Amino acid sequence: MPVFAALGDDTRWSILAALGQGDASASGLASRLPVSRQAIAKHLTILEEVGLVEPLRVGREVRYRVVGAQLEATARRLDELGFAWDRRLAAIKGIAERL
Amino acid sequence: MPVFAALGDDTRWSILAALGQGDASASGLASRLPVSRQAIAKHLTILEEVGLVEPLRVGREVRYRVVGAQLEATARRLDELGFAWDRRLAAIKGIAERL
DNA sequence: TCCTAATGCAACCCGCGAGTTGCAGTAGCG
DNA sequence: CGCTACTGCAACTCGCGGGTTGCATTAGGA
Repeated sequence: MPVFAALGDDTRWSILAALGQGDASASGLASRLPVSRQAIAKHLTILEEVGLVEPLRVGREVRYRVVGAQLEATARRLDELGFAWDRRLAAIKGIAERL
Repeated sequence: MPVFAALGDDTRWSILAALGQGDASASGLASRLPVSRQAIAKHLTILEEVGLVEPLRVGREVRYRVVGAQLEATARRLDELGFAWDRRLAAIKGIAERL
């Protein structure tokens, strides 16, 4: 699940939060965050690979935008998984009580 | 978000999947997975710290159980976040179109 | 068209996390 | 009550990921 690995880093959350207040380029983000532009560029590549962010060229810069749909899709998968586990646990508990 | 860091590792997913088929101890998991017992113990500690798993002593062994509720809670937070981002993007787009 | 500012690429450092081995301790089962 | 098996702790290796610096390149704006 590479999307969780992507969400596991604090710096990437900072980037996502910054992008949540409006699209921005790597350079723009670097001026607001305490890391270099290249580090941010790497993070943006990772975020793009898992679909959490998408690039769009504006003039001579590359702006990035958060893709909320990807977060929702991930949330849905997590929820189903948790639900399935709960059902299974309930089933096991039921079987145990029946013995 | 330490819970995402916890979910970012493949081995931990293997452990969660194995636990999904019934509670098990570190030793029991080690016999099924291609890693040592100590490695699994470390992973179980991490999973326990973020509330994805809970220990319960059974005889002389410590069995672990998946906590589905934690997954659902995480899913809910993710979903709200994605939703908020979508709303914000829609608002920004609306403002831009109005100019 | 020129010059600036933005991106892209490459090499490098470093710390942390995943994994291993070894050993000590301890709690139950028989 | 003794032995076995399971857990806990410690030390160590190693590869990867996050971060940096430096340079080349290129695309626009004035």
